[in-house]
Amino acid sequence: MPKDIMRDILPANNDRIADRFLVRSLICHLARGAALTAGDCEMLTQTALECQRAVPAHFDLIRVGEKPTHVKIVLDGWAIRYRSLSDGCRQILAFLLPGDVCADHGTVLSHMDHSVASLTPVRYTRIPQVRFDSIIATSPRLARAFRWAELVTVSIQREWTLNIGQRIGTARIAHLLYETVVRMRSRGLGGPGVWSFPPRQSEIAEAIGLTPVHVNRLLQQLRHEGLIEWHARELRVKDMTGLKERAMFDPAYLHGTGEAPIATYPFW
Amino acid sequence: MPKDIMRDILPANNDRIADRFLVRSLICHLARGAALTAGDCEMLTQTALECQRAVPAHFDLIRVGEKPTHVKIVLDGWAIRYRSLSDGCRQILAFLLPGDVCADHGTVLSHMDHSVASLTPVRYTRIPQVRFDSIIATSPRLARAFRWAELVTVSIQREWTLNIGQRIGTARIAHLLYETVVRMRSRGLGGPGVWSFPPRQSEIAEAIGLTPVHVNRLLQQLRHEGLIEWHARELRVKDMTGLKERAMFDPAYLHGTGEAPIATYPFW
DNA sequence: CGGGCTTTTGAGCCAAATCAAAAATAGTGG
DNA sequence: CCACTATTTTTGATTTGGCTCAAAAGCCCG
Repeated sequence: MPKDIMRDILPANNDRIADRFLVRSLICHLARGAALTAGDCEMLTQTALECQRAVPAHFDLIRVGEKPTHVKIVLDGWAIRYRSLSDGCRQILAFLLPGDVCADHGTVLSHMDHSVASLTPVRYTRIPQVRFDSIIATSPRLARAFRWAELVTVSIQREWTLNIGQRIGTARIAHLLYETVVRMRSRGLGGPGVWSFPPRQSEIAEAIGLTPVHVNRLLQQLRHEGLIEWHARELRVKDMTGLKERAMFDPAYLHGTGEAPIATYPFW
Repeated sequence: MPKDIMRDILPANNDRIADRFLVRSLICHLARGAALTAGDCEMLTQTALECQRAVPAHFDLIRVGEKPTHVKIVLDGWAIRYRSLSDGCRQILAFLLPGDVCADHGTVLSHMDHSVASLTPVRYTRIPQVRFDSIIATSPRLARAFRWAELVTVSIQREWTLNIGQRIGTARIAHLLYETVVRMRSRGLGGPGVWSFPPRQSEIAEAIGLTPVHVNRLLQQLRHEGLIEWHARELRVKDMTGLKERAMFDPAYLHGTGEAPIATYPFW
């Protein structure tokens, strides 16, 4: 949304600013993993914008079984990582926000073991593996930042296993909401108190291993407790502390993503 | 067990053979990820044996929060990766078999986001990070193999999320058993049809997000269906195909670990 | 303003949890 | 090698969180 506004209110020759806005979440996210230089950001921004793509909502960016050839990174919009059972049941394994790397298996694995689909219209960058490798080889800081991002992703995956395996319904939903909000905040998205939240209740259900009907009732509980409000794809957290407690949330697993957003971004 | 037998029946100066036996599962596992040379195996074996350690059962090898300084690899015995909730509930995130790398966060993360504990008495190797880095730098094949092993571990973590989130009780247990048996087979451990299986029912429960009592009843179901037998820490799979179907098991996510064991190991 | 989603509500049911105790096993020390 | 504990497994009875099925109410958008 912000970038569209900028595109509209700025004269055409200021597209460069809108472009930079598009990679903001990515830089913002990576900057937590390593101290990037101006040159690092420049190189990455350049490549990301050059390799830009766009897809509508509910479109597969990566399909299970296919050979990985590009590193794909969400720039704008939401996507999901998922895997399905032979009986059709789908588990959403992660919500991918702007700045999230879809997959970087490199050339080590011969096929993808999961799929990635857009939840909203998505703009992403699709960097050829060799080009990505050369960026990594050029900048040890970017290498470290991407490695950090990958390790955080895996840590989150483990937390989801814990979430689904051990937390009861309300805590499970609360945890998903709180984690997502924290991740958005750390990238300078939305807030304070209000965030765009495109998933349907049925998608929440697929993410936490419950049925849509039950998710609906649990959300009502959280609403009646005065913790959240949620209308028109917009999540309003009325009591961050309460939600955090309800979720039994411990930010350590996010490795720094949990803290407040970096106030001044490296290069604007 | 085999290695102890070997230690007993072989003259003392044949320790070298027993030692090699100790790293067999590791080499066997890594060899699936890349074509290792004799030199690779030699270097890794050397280092692994040199940095060898042993701990009794129920001992923490890695504790959440501590700074990672070594790459630890299970050589013999079983361990678990786990994370706990503030209310004390523990989720077992993985069963670590001989050949499994406990964690290789390198120096990118400042603290561990999970713990690893032995389930049985465990022999492991504890390679200092710098030494590990130099091995990786020396052999691109070992680098690739370790990277492969890491990606498979992550893929398994995702499958566990799917397992707990979407499969019903019996399928959930069946999947855990089948996956574990396949992983053991691929490392030349146990079989055919019988495997050492040290976890208690309560630990199975902690791994799949059910209560011990319910796990007990589900196991009885699988037994009465003639799929498995399980006595005295020994799992006997009576109907591999049946168990696989019950589990809705698709080996793709194991990236080759699912196939039969490599018949002739690289260097014995 | 009518037709597809999505959310909400209701009623009945079932898988899994809880609580509690007995039976079986595995250790441990004498 | 056996008695004595402690742990683990098993069984039973009861409760409950979450599922299923089904339909109504809102929404969104052309």
